Amino acid sequence: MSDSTHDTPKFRYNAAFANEIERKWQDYWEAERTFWAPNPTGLLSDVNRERAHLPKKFVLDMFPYPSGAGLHVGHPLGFIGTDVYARFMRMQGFNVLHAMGYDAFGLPAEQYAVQTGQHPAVTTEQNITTYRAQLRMLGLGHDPRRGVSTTDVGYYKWTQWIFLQVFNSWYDHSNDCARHVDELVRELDAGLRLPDDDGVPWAERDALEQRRYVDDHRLVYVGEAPVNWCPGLGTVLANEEVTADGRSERGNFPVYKRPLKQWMMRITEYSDRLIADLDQLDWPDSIKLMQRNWIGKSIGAEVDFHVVGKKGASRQGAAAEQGEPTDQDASDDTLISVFTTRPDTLFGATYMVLAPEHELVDHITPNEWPECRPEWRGIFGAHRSPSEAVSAYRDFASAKSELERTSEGKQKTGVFTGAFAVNPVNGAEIPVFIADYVLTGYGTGAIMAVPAHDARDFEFAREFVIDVVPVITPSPEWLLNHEGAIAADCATWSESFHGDGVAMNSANEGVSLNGLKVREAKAAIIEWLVGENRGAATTNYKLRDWLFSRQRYWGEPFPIVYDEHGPIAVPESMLPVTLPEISNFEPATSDDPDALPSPPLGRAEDWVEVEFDLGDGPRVYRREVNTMPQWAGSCWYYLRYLDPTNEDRFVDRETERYWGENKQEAVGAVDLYVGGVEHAVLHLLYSRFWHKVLFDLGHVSTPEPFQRLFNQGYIQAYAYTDERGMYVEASEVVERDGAFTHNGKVVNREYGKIGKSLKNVVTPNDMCDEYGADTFRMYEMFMGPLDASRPWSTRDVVGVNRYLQRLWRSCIDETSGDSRVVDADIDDDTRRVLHRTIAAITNDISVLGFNTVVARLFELNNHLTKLVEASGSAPRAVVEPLILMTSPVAPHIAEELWQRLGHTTTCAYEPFPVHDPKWLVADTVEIPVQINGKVRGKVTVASDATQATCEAAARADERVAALLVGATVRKTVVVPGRMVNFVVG
RNA sequence: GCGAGCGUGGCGGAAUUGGCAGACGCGCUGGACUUAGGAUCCAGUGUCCGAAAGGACGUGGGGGUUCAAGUCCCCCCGCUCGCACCA
Repeated sequence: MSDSTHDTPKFRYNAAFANEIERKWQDYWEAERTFWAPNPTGLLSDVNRERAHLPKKFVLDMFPYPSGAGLHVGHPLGFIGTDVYARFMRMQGFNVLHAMGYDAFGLPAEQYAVQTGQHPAVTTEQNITTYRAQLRMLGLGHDPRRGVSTTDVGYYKWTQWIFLQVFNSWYDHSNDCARHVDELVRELDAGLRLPDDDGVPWAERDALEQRRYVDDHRLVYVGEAPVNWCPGLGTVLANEEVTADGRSERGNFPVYKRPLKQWMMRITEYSDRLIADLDQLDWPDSIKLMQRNWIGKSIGAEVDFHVVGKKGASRQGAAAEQGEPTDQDASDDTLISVFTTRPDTLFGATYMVLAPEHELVDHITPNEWPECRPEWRGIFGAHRSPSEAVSAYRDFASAKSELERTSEGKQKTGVFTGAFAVNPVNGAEIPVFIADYVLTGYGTGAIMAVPAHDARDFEFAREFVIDVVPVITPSPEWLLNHEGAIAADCATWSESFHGDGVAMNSANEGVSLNGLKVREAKAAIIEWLVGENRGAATTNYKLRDWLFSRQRYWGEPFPIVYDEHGPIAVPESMLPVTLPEISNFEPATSDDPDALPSPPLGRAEDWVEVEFDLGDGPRVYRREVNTMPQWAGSCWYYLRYLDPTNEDRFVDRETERYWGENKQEAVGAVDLYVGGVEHAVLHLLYSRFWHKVLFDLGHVSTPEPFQRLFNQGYIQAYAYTDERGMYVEASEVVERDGAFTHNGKVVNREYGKIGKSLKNVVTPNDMCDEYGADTFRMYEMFMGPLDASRPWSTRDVVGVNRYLQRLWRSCIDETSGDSRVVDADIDDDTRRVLHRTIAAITNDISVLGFNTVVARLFELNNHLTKLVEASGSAPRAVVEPLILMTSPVAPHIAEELWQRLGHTTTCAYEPFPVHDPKWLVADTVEIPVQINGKVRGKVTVASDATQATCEAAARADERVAALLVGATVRKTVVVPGRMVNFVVG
């Protein structure tokens, strides 16, 4: 930008002037507390009290992590979108809560602290200050009192309090909700409830046994399960934080499954409700689908297979030599339980597979090979015994990384255990294999394999030469498409058949599925299995309990201490449990997968050992040294926004009810939640879970946190590489005749994330310096639909800047600074344009269609410009609504113009213009006249003209009439007010 | 592999949900004002044929339904995202 100083009018809207008025209005809003949203009660109710009686809108952005790099132009896209929406809703008469806090615990601050020795609290504070300054510059209408940070002691005290709520709860299946454990104990004591662990009667248990029972039922518990151990980060991670190829989402370090004692949250208790309640949310279908897939509910059956008694006369001798127990008889009773979603194909099960780590593998493996096909002994040549083959295979499988395991062309591997099991429906003795295509963690870790109707089983069966028996008749089309395939003979099949079909080969003395469709066959076989006590209908979920502990310093400490028997909650009155000061924040990281986690808090010995009186006199306890994951603080921040200063409760009940209150069909507290898709299954699932626990316990009044979710797209930018492939500074690249050059040399254009590494960073500060915040805001809104990703293009920004300049010039004399607005009449045409614009904008803002909002503003302004050119002045009846409609997008210039037009208060609460429907319809409309669907003329008719009138007018058109001469009109289609079409033949 | 979504001028993108494709903006071309223009203002700008009037073509490709298709249906191609042996 280069308005040379000597001839630029003093009151031209240029960058310097924009910056001046922007600062002025930001100061005004702060001083006047313009965006302080009143609560119904409490400390935040005194200012703007009159608005507390209005209906509410709760508008929310996803909590940013304040990184040291500050904001680039991609970050504030959603923030500006919510600000436009929030400002619009204020003008529509709502009490709008819009605030911005910080998700400030987490790895980057800690890693920076490790490198520099500076306390993470210090860098976090600096980063937040930077963020606040950058956001203030954008003119976002946040209520500053509510800008909490998860690292504030006054905040994480309540994170710990919520943890205790979860800790002190159990899931009551008979009422399908969480309840306080005291109620569980009371019911057990009173005999109203029996222990569900088939143990001794409750009354006969001692205090320690009772405590263990309760601990086992809490919604938070210490579990020892295979967890994702990431030695590179020195911490364990939740499933959601591990990528498909077995690496950490942060840092991309390898992750190993290791059995470790860790805190777990029973999110799985909520699986069904988390799925069911999605139906009532106004979320993108793609996100709902991702959540459903992640929870992964499958309905099927569990079926028990008896293992055939081990064979081989020399077996006992061999076992005795190795000092193993000889349990031949016991093996007769061994049951392998499998989960299947296709119990209707049970007659086609020709082998079984256990996961290599399955606990029964050693138990069922005999010492000598039975008679079997040589291929079954696996991929390592002939082993002398099954147990040799099994252990060799286990070594092979566990040496493979997650990536290798899934990417090796899906070549199936495995070995025969030497054991056989009996198919309960037909008595067939089928071989039992181990193979790594069966996962330990899902279902029972064992499957019945039906190669005819499952792709994986089919591949395995072909590999190992196992029988393939069809039990569903393929459709004729399928057989046709699989040349040579015959329904009854799978030997000719090239792949398994998964389609719908009727059952075949599926009958025994007690049940016949033959001729039944899949659904009916499932029901019939389950009924039979239940009757025979060989199985039952069950449901399985992919979702696992949430691994909740991390071996980090910069997180919330657990409000937990240990005595010699286990964990005990720190009483509420002793919250918060504050982080101790330590000097070395580093967890022990390592390349060694067998290294053990070692949390940094363990080194704060003075802190770890603590003396309390928990009712039985002062005793020494040891504190929990793990910290909570970053997700903990972000699970509930929207609730703290409601009542950030409350020291007695995490949120006041009445305040929560006011801001959470919703129309009958709505179930979520937040009216609009805008953020990126990357949180589809992490934050959004955890947050829904906590909210539901709080709902069950009566602490919040809605079953869901977020009613309407909107995913904003990402802004990326072009990047350029030179002939060496090195990135060059993108801002220095110029385009000439379709080629891109940097210092005269041609460079190659790429497209990617904005960041230092691609040298393509553009910051909001750059844009504000060059054009002003209003231009920047408006450009971000104009560049495309909010949910679409698109490339940043600084070159295009000038377009919206011109709009603001023209608007300014229409209203203000550039040399004198005086208003050019007059109270003149406006013509009907102008009035129509105005009201059409009002109607379109009102609709588009509510559906977050901000790009078309800006386009409509441009149109009205273009019309206004013509009026001003013609008359030398701007009619107030157009200018004022235009300013008001501009104000949500470009609030500073709107305030300035509003003031210069003679108003004395902010326009933030002026009623948004309302359209008059009568001006939406013109007296006349021009409609196209088509002949055979091609436009051949246009006629103007009264907008309420009848079919007959339209047709008559069309026929009267000279050109149309000429074309119709001599033609036979076979049909005439008239859509009144829209078009006329003559079909001639 | 499975699932979801998307393909519209040189570019970003609009199109009452079946009714004039390309709103609005960038860029480009021409002009005005200027010592100057990378400022501002005005006009033009889908492609092809044509001096023009006008015509033909046109929403990834092919087919279909319809008086009428960017929009609905079928097949194919390309891109993006999610899941990834989940039984």
